[in-house]
Amino acid sequence: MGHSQADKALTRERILAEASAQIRKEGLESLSVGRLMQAVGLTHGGFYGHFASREDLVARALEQALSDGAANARASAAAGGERARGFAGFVRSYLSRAHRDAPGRGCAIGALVCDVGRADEAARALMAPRVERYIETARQALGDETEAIVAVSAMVGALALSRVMTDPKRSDAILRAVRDHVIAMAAEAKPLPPG
Amino acid sequence: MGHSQADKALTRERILAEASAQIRKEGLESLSVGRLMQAVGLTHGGFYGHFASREDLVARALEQALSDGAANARASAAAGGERARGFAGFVRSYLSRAHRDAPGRGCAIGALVCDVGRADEAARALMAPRVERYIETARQALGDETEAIVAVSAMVGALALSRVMTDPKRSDAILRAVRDHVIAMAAEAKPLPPG
DNA sequence: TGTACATCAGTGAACGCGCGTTCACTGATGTAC
DNA sequence: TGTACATCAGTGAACGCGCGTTCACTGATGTAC
Repeated sequence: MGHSQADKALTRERILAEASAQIRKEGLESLSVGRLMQAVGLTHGGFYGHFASREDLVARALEQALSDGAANARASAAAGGERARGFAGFVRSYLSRAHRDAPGRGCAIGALVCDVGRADEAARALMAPRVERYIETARQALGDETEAIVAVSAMVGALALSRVMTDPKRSDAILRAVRDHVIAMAAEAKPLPPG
Repeated sequence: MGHSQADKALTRERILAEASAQIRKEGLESLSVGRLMQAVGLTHGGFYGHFASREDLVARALEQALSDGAANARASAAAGGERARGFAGFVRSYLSRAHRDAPGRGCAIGALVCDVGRADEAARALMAPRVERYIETARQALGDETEAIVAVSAMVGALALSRVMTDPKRSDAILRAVRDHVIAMAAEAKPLPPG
């Protein structure tokens, strides 16, 4: 392994990518410095060359998870056939079984709303603007902020609830119900939204 | 303090009540045997006279939190003026600032969906039937299961998201938008829902 | 009613363990000559 | 081009700490006589 600044930055990225996945899979509290470094193939001592503390790591990992989730959403909505594009495509991929079953690669808001809701203001200040952007995206498709808030709340709630249900059919039913409802809201929306 | 079986049962209830509040405020992972017993005014050693292990405690505390939350919801909907009663009253109290600001006394589903969603099947099996009952309550008011699922998802999502927002106005806006939307859904519902 | 004893809820010292963090080190790389 | 040295990303032993758990104990209560 090299010793250039570029190499170090790459290692930091690998650590953050793993941490970002781990917090979405296991929650903010479960993140452990030792296990994280081991998962990346390094020893725990090197950690402090990259981060000031575990607390610092958690904040950076949350940022990363929020970006990853948003990037994945954009990628999913852009890829696939015609019907997968646009807002309806985004809703379909957000409320898919694939997304439900792979929280480590999915939306950080859906995976961590509860964790962040009880975290300190610093953590909440990282997620809040992402929620706002998400609402704004929905508002552009639905033409109305109130409807956008309802759609975002329902989507985040449905994803989280679908991960709780032990009966796969009921889990699917939750995803399907909200998916169809939000897509219908979009179909009924006025073509040119204000502001 | 006494030494009768009734006294012991009372102590167990006090421990569970505190644990139930703590997990809703701080999450399942943050529950600590030592801190819990201290909060109840006992020493940690006595804990194992009441529970087999921390794991057992977490399961019992989750049950308790789910019951507490449901009982509180029923009490809130039953109390207050006429306008606070019925499904609309329930929605109003669920999406109130008071509920948002007191997670330790509030709905365990809203506080812990994410935590339970990534927990083992045993924990998910405790919450899932509560979600079903919640959907059934909404179905009786809305006359349609799909709409009920959308309403429940939106309410759970809105409560969790409102706790993330750092701007109080935006937090309030989320509660208000979903509250008005769900109450409107109920007002438009057919009077006599099918079986 | 009063005394002696058994019960057992709760105490607190002790345990092994994994955690976050520190630090003297190593050895591969980039640089100077 | 080849050698000597400085750099510094990553190593791994060591730390103090709080965790979950165990267990010999204590002392207030309920029971037997």
